[in-house]
Amino acid sequence: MLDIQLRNAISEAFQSLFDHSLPADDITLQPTRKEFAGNYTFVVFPFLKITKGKPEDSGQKIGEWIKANTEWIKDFNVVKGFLNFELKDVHWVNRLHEISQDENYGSLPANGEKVMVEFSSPNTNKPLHLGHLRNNFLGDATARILAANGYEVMKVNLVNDRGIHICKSMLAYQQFGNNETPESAGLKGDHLIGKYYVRFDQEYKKEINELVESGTQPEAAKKEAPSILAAQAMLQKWESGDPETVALWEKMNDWVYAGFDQTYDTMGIRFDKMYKESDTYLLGKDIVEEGLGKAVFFKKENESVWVDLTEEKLDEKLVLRGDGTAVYMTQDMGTCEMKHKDFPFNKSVFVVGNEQDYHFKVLFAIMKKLGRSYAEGLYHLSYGMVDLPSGKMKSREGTVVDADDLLQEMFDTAEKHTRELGKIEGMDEKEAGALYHMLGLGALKYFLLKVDPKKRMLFNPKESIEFQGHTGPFIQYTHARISAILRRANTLEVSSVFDTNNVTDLSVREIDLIYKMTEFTTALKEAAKDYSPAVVAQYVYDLAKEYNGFYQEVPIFNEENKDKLSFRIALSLATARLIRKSMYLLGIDVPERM
RNA sequence: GGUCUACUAGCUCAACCGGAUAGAGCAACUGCCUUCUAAGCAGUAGGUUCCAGGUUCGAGUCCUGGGUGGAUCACCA
Repeated sequence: MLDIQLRNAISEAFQSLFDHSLPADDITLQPTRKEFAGNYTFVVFPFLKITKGKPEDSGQKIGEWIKANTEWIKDFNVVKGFLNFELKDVHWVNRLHEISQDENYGSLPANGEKVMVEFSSPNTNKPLHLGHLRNNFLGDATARILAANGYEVMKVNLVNDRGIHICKSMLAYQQFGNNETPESAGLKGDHLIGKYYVRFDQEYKKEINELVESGTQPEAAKKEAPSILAAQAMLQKWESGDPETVALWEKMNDWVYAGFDQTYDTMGIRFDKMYKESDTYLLGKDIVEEGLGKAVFFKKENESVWVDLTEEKLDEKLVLRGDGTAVYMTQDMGTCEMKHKDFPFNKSVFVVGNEQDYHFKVLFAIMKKLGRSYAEGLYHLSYGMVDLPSGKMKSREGTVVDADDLLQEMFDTAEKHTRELGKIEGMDEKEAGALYHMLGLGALKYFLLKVDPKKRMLFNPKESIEFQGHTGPFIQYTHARISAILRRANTLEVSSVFDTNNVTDLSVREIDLIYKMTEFTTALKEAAKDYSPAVVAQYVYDLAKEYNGFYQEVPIFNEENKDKLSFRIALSLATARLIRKSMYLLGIDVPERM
């Protein structure tokens, strides 16, 4: 890497000029701002105590030393305390040569560490919605980014398939279902179940209203309504293994899973392992015992078990009910332990919305107190909610954006745009269909991934469907464009191998483009460190934009530039490859033509 | 009320753990399709980075106080 060479040179300059040992690792370089000449900038302000001089003089001295003692500085300049280095063309040419010749450029070697990424985690009582999409795309992209950083990655999905909410849809189906099936209803399984979940809520509300009208207090009515009592009874039956209840539960679950599978398939998302809460909800009780033994937990009068986290400013938290049944925290402690047994990870990432920040703080603090070796590696990838222009999504008010509907809308819009632009001539129906899918999904994924995961974001349907500007399709388009050039180069038998000695006089555009390419690895590492696909999204957009500028500058197949032809083809080839790699990290496919 | 979190152009978002004149996209306006794909390119306009103090060579970024929005504080999951 060039910047490492430069950092080493600065380190040597400090040794030689100021007799001071400054490790290259402590030196940071930044891209030179466009208004100034240069590629890399070294800020000298922090080192004035060492140089014992004015910022300008110190910069000048360092610059002169490096120019004199290395071969690859074309020039340097000092503005205030900013030392800007301009590198000779030949070094950019060499960089491109490396990048374009190395198929695996930017890949990082295996680091021997294992990381588990848990995401999606749907409820089996309703279809996936917009919030799940952000979760799924984020989890999938994060897993890809970690894998590209050398981790062995395991993607898991913990399905919430039991509990009172599941019984609600079961009950409504029993009462009003008339043996309806997904086939007979013409609905995906998850949507069919969702329908009955809504149905339950309608009945329940009706009953509450009737009770209130007949003089019951609203709070009491909520607890006394026949529907909710029936649902609670059903949950007990389920927990005691009543065959009829379990059979219904299994039948309805099969429908839901079939529906989910279809949606995951459409999104291009797969898991290495599925965990079901019905298998894990009893776990964690031995950990409670262990915690009591270690005096990490304590009992209150009514036998309920608590953990005191006031030192961590997290207050006291219940870990087991007085009647000995498990709560969410009990379960999660158990699941944590089981996951680690299944796959002895160094890191475990939980992709869960930020409304559960407190829960995970507590969970991680407990695991630390219990002395779990893996506790340090637990990470809550806490993402912000997705808001709609109309406000928050509320299932009761019908303002939920359904995942399947949204995906279909994206595909339809992609088709409409593509047809309007007349881009499908020469494509058969299958190819065109695949393209609509690629573009629609790419637009949606990019839209949701380009925002910092931690931040709450606004989902404006109109903008998400946009195919121009800072969007997935813009990047896909750039790739298709480059592909066209590479096809032409192929027919003209122009090689992408060039003589590094014969290429000179690079344009600013060309240097900027190569510079951008060298930042791929940096972006990849940073994305893994921050668990933020948004870093990659921003990177690939910048790269594509830079290429488009270069593309516009001068025709690549131009007689006057014949000596540069191979160089330019190599530039295109390398850009296309890096776009493909980056988009792969986001889980977005990229077309050869569009 | 306690805790956490956000606030940047009309709108949606950036700003590489403190660096130069805060950047993109959308929307608005001006140019560019007879040359490799115009889903593109070039340009104009748009800012008291919520407010007030502080820290220092230097603050959107760090500290203190305040304002506004959101989340969370269940023997729910």
